[in-house]
Amino acid sequence: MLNPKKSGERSKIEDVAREAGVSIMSVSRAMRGVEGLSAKKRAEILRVAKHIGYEPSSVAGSLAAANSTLIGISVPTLADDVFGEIFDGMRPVFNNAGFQTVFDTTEYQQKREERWIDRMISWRPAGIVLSGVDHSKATRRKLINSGIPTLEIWDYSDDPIDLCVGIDHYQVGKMMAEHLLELGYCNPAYVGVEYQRDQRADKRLEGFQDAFENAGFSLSAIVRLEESVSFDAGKQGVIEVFETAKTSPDLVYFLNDHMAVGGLLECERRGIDVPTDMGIVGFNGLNINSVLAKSITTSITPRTQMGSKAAALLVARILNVATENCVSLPVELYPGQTVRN
Amino acid sequence: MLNPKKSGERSKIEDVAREAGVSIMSVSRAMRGVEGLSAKKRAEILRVAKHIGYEPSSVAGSLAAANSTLIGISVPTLADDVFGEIFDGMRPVFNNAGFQTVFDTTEYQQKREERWIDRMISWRPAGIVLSGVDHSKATRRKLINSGIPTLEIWDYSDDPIDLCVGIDHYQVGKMMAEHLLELGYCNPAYVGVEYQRDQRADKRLEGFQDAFENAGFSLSAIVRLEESVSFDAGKQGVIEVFETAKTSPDLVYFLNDHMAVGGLLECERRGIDVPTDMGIVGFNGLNINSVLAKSITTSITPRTQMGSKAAALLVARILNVATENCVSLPVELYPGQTVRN
DNA sequence: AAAAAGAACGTTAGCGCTAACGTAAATTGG
DNA sequence: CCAATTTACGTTAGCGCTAACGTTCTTTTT
Repeated sequence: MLNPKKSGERSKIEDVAREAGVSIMSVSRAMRGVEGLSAKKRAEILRVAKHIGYEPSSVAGSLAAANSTLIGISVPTLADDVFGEIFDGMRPVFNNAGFQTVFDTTEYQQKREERWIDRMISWRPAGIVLSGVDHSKATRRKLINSGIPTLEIWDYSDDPIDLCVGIDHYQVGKMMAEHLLELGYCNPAYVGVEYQRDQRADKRLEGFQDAFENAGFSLSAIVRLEESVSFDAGKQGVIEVFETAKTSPDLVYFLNDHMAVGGLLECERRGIDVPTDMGIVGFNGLNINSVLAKSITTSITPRTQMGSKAAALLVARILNVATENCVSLPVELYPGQTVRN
Repeated sequence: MLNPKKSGERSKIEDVAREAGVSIMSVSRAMRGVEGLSAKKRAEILRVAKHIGYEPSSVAGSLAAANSTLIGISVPTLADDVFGEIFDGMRPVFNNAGFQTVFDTTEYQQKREERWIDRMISWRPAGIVLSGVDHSKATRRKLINSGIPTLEIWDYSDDPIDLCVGIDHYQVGKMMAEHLLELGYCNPAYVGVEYQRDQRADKRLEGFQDAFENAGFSLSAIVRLEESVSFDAGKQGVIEVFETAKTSPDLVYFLNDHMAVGGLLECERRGIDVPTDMGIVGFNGLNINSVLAKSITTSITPRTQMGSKAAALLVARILNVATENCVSLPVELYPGQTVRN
């Protein structure tokens, strides 16, 4: 490629205009593909632009046009498959609409999320995606004030900041509990993480607990682990359940499938028969279920679908197309083979 | 919060200056925390800025200062844990240095990566992170020409675009093969994905194959699946191995641990004893190994460490601190329990 | 054929900020 | 105590682009 500028200097719209013998406005129109230009001139300009290696500056463009193609996305973690799959659902929708994604993880820390939102707002993005619906008053106000379309995902609320696509975690926990009650379980334990670390998990536990209490039962143990939410945490959870449970539980409800798999394998290692001696229940409906000797009883969350639905809603909102504000997606109860029936 | 502007209008530096009775330059200095301002005035300006809800525009700032705090990151997928963990390693380093990450997945498609790079360059980011070291001539030239510090990660090359932190996948495959040869294996099969879809996997297979061929053996089957790289793909792979292998293999080398787990469980389901009748070998050293009854024989990749090391290198490069250009990280061979010994 | 309408361009004035260079006030030193 | 610095600001001129409005030239209408 011919590099007409000294190395380091990037060519700009003016260089293309001079080279092509047109005004910079014509180059601008050609590069953006907007109307007001003859096909012949447009082709010639694009040829020249390519020839001298011109790439328009999105920074200057955004400033001048007071818009941007950035979408900010904040998720707690990429350590489980959940947000990766939601992202996979969103990506093609945003891409086809010409948006780019600015991304960060908050590690379940509200302070981090708030700092991220401040920095994000300073880029005047076209939209913002947050995980969960539990945000501080200050955060809500800041986002509403900014005028930036905002989408809350994964959890569900009737009163979102702006848009919301998610599932009702309380109901998920409650439905699972009711299913288990019908099967005759009456002494469940729970294994999760610290309170308020994963607020969706807290809501599932709440629904789960309410259903059992309505039936006159209470949890024999609630184990809250400190760090991980992965396979070995499930193993650790089972160990702690046996140490702390007041009475021997007939079932363990895990925060997610990863932990449930760890718990299941630990039970088997200990010679505890699942589901005869102990039921195992997870959450998410991960891919691993299709290869396990005994598939985990779980709630299958529509992660990819949630991502694409959510992205479509946000894009519509950005383009000022009227849509619904809140979408609660159905969750499928998967009976599995780790509870008796 | 008092909103002095009509809703929708965002306050700007000028508003703060007027309100605080100072020049816009003083506000600029106060907001950025640079020198040339008395402590008293600085505090007063920040108070006023907060009071009227002013947030500086990064877009305008970037344009004026000809710099940016964006780091573009491109990964093939978030569907396995690998890139999530690498990202977890990079995040705190970039964050502490004041950078934000613009993120996208390429789904292993070069076209997508090239389009992403074009769009990314138009934001004049402070740095760019790519996965793998196999990029087209045009891409390399474009990035070199842009002058943007570029980091290639996960794979290793002596001749990177700019910086490179990764592992030598050919050596990983070769070392594993040599380990297995020592243990007496002589008729391995391989299960992976289509050629050139995952170029790192191709290199591992190449090293693996070379080692076995050097010892006078050849692979009894190479199964290339079409889509997934997850648990059920491993199961599917084992099924195809038994259908297509010329001679019954004594071992299956999988593209990664996910597939190896799927393969292991499928073997057990079929009553094939691992490792007596069949060896199972994976790649990555995932968390699941700590809960499996038989831990998978694998190569443990330093994913988090790779992320932090890589990010540190890129930040140093952006700040014009001299560093090494290429880092090849060691990979630990994990003996596991799914090969005989 | 003249007037009206439209298409194809060009010109002007910023978008909201910061680098660079001013100028005035405060500090220093001999 | 006054010149020589240093510190604390303010002023000016853009960064690279686009919205909005001109101007010219072509097409359509009556």
